[in-house]
Amino acid sequence: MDDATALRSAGLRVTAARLAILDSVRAGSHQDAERIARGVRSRVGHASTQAVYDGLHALSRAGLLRRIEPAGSPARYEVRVGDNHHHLVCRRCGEVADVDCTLGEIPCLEPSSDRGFVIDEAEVVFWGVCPRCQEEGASPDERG
Amino acid sequence: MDDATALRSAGLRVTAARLAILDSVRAGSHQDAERIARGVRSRVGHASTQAVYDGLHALSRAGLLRRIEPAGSPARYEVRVGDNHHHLVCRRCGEVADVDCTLGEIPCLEPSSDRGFVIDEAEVVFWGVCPRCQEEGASPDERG
DNA sequence: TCGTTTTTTTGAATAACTCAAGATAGTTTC
DNA sequence: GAAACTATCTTGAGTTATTCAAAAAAACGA
Repeated sequence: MDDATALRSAGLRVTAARLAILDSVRAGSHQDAERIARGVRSRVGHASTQAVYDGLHALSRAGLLRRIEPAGSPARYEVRVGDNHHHLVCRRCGEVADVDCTLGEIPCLEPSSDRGFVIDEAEVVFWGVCPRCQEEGASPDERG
Repeated sequence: MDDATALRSAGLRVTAARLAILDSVRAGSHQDAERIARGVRSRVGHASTQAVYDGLHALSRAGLLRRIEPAGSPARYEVRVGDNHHHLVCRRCGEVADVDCTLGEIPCLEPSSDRGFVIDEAEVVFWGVCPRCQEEGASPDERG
């Protein structure tokens, strides 16, 4: 299914801005709204920041994009939706990488007690330091 | 160990504001900075917002408080530190509840691939709807 | 092609913090 | 206990990421 069809079947209109958003998000990795806006502009010439925010909301609501918000960084978006994957986040530079879930199908979806909550999602974030920052951290002139 | 001693052994000075912060955080459940500031003021009469932010940072850095930032709500703080517990977050009202980790000691700390990251923490958030919001959602006049 | 409804633009507003400089007050030292 | 040192607090401004609102423009079904 192409993007236009996906938009339509989600009840959304097909606009240049939204196609460009999907395209931009797909081209990068866990980008934030500003970076996506730049990608959109490079594709369609002009788009207001607000249109990008609105589009990102609409597409997330429709399930065409997934929004993640790691502590300390602005919201980021990805096209990989519907599977149960999690994220590695670098404490130093904020870089985000995907990881499949370790534990089978609907894994972490079983807390020891749900305290009466009706749970629909288990979100897992692995915090650490990415390979690049490890190298930089090892060089003397970067040390605090 | 009382709070004053804990502060001192963390290399921090003992001030009325910081004692009040610890006290306030302990008294509530996963409160945000503004709510904590109110608690502090009710205890010591006056404290600037900035002093509360600074105190919360210092205490978190020192390991006396834990900071969590669920997507969509401001940072929240708790005194339960050092154990490996996770959180239930209500999608509707933002309420946060603690849950012990399901899977043993250092549980989810094993992603299927670490992609070269050096991981120090696995954060798990269970998203759902809290008991109170379930009731409200069930009543006709709340329905959308 | 018309009309309806969604989307986009423009411009302002907000929440939640952060930054900076000087005043104040813990703590250590004598 | 007083002085000195430096962490903490106050005050006030600044920032980032995002939301709100109203009018203009563009999709799409009829």
